[in-house]
Amino acid sequence: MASRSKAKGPRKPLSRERALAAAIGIADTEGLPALTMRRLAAELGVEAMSLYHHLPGKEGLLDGLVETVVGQLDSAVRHSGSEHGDWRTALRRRFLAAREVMLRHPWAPALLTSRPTIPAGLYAYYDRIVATMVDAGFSYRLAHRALHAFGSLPLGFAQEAFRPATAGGTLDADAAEAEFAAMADALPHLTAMAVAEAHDTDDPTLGWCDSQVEFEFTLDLLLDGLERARG
Amino acid sequence: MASRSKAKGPRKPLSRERALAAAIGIADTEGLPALTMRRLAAELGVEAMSLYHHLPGKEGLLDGLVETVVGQLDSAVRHSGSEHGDWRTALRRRFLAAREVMLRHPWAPALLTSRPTIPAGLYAYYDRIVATMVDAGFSYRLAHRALHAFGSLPLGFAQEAFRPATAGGTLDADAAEAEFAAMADALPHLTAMAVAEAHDTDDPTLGWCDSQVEFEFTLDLLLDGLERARG
DNA sequence: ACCTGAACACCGTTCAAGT
DNA sequence: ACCTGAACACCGTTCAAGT
Repeated sequence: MASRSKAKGPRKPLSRERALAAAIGIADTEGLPALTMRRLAAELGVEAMSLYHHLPGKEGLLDGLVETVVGQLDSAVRHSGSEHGDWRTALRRRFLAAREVMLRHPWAPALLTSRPTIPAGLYAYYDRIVATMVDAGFSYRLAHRALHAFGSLPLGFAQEAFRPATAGGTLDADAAEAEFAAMADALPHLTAMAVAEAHDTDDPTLGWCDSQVEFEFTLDLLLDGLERARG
Repeated sequence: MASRSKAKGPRKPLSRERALAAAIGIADTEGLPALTMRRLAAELGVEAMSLYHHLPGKEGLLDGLVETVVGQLDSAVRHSGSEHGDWRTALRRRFLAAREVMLRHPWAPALLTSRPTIPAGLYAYYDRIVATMVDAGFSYRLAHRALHAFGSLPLGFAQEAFRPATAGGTLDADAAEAEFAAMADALPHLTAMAVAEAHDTDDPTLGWCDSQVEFEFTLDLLLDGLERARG
């Protein structure tokens, strides 16, 4: 905590790498919407227009972010030793390693799925996944369909189309009771499911999804099915 | 083509319904980024600020869009007769009906996955899915995990983390040849996969994914796995 | 070469004023 | 009650000018 970025005087020269690192820092701590060109420039102690000498505009900045994340995907896989073992454990390790990268960068899934173009490094990443399957006896057709079936799992996250509301702020006990009763009436099966799953916690409406468990369940369900289809 | 919206004179009074219908029209034809408050107002022959009397701002407009789409999800399912048959065919019909809604509104997947809050109607939709499974003998735990495994399939779309580049504009034959050779060198398995899959078309780099086929393959893979897990 | 200030063309939105 | 014009606080970005 010696010298913050607001300090006067000559600073380390701006560069694409410094800009990207600062951008990732902002996205990690404040979320993607907070990442504006002006905000990033201020973080670097510089004027917004200076960024254009190192990055081709906002789109180029976002491209740089996904490029960086894909790079982390690769190195995370290398540290997981995913190249050893059969195809199932190799892919399993790879996808779980990717998941840890996404946990560090909560903004990455939304960014990866919204970008108009695919970063070059991602092709190489998928090429290795196909290699793992083909080496294990998969046909190219089945490997291709497996890629589609995996969806975003190779990138370390699962589509979360339905995440329970968590009801915003904290309700007092009576209000929570009333809301639960109304929900049980309108949504009998969802409430029964929540109750059945919340065996070990006292709040049935909160935190009843363990995304690590769900991620692995989905992954194993797909891997089992592909193993069977592989023949 | 008698009277376009630019016509002068007294117009049908503005309403939330008219605004939402016009907004969906803009999103369908020009994409979600084209949907601005000013653009929507112009489409309705009105000033931007008039919209605020019928919609609580831009966020409220987007909420209205997802609410409308979820309503279409529901009615599409009703027309598909998904309530008959065993749980597998019931869910299969339901998800395929949902897919047709998404094909009509290409912007909907991105919007549904980016909204901060879940529309109320979606809970009822998922409640019926859980009901179908529980009635077929699923435990609540397995039904819960099935929901996660399905991902966005109940909403009628699949995560497309990896869609081949389609290489932008049209290349001449020599350039395409050179690019293909470079790709075969760097990405041997992906190119081999593309070649193997492109048996009936002459362009191996374009249109080799049939999303209907992939959607159904993924769906059946999951349904088969869940059938087995149901016991 | 790298950085800057002022300005432009957009956003969503507030507010006082019209009818 | 419904609609409007002007204005505000933001965006990303262009451009001529500084060093």
